Amino acid sequence: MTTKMTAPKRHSPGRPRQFDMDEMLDKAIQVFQARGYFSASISEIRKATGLTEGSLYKAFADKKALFSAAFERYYSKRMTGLQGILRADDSGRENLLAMLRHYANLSSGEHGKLGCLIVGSAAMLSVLDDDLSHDVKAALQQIESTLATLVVKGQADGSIRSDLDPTATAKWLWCMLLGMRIAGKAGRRREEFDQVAEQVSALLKQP
Amino acid sequence: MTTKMTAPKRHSPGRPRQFDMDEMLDKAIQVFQARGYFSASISEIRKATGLTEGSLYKAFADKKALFSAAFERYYSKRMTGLQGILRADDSGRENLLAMLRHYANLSSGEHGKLGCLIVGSAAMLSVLDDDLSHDVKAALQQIESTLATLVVKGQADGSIRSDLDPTATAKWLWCMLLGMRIAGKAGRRREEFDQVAEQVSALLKQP
DNA sequence: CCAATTAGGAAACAATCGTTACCTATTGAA
DNA sequence: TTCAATAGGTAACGATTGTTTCCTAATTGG
Repeated sequence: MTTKMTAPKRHSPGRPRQFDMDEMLDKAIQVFQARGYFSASISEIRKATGLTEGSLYKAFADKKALFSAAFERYYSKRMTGLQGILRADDSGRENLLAMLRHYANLSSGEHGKLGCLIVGSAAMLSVLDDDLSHDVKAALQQIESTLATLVVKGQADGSIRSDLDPTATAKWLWCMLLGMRIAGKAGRRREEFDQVAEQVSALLKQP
Repeated sequence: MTTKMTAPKRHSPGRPRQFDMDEMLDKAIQVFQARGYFSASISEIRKATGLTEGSLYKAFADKKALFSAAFERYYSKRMTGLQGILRADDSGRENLLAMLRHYANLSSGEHGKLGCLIVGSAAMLSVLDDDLSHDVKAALQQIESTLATLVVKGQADGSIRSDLDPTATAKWLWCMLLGMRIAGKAGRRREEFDQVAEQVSALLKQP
């Protein structure tokens, strides 16, 4: 293991960056969420972040690299948020219900209208280049895998019906979550999605 | 009732249109499906349809009017296709299964990669103007209403579990269908979605 | 102090955007 | 045949696109 000195906060040579990268990426994420990769313009990102084109292109090689960084941060934040609500000592069905409620929260109200960067990017998969396409597909796959893990866990601990094929079950739950994020763009109330979460959870319950 | 003479095929004054409007709209639909309203350019539509800007702007006031016509045709075709598979003498659950299979077909393979114009437009709802936004929301609502009708029918004829709240059931089915169209953009196999259709139908069955 | 290095910002780049002006071509009516 | 009306096509419009150039500002290492 190498010695890592993070305390004194050494600078690289040259003028230090004068903006916070994460704050700036969060602003860029909002633009990409609303308009998608292609129709989000650098000009809009400049207005949203307060940075000029010069600074943006010093920090990123091109628009694709900027989007890639924004996407990675969005994905990372979402995955962290998800792991935060999945308590290991809860049953599989309780975990699943928590995840459904989490998506109900994300999809409703003003936050829901903003939309999901992953789902929005998935809608453009047929015209994204191979690199971005790969990242988007990987993110989608991760969500499906998470659901599959929870279904298997629930069947193992007896909280989820054992007669269901776990792969197919995870697949339709996955589609439903993706669809909730689309439905949320139309501006739905929280209660509508909460009812969805409760009923779906009840359907999976071991009778 | 006014006398309507459609047989002799009267022309309006002036040079008649030299392209088939429906064929041209179908080409435009494909461009809008792949790229969405904003990033689909008139230049791409020109290449796809073979028409020049002059002809396009003779037929439509602007890009918005062109998209509006394309969207209306897409929506109309989808609704017609849907009504064609919903046989009135089948049970509610059989109707629902047919609808799920229909979406499985639409979402899989190369057709699935093209994507759904309604779902793709829904992903841009936060930046569409009020007119287009209204049309997209109406189309989404119609799908949800169709599902709600089938659930109520199924509960009335005893083919669907009577203990389920029909509104909530229709809602999660709706989300799942929207999500299938997103998932389909990643290029999924037909069998994956067919399993989804079968299992969801089985879950709703009156025990 | 002086290089070396990197960030910030303004202005300009060619390319493309949606749209229009203007011309020719084709029809119905007189 | 001639007029009015509409479609098709070309070329251009100003605006905006993503990107680059060039200059200044701020920092580290000597």
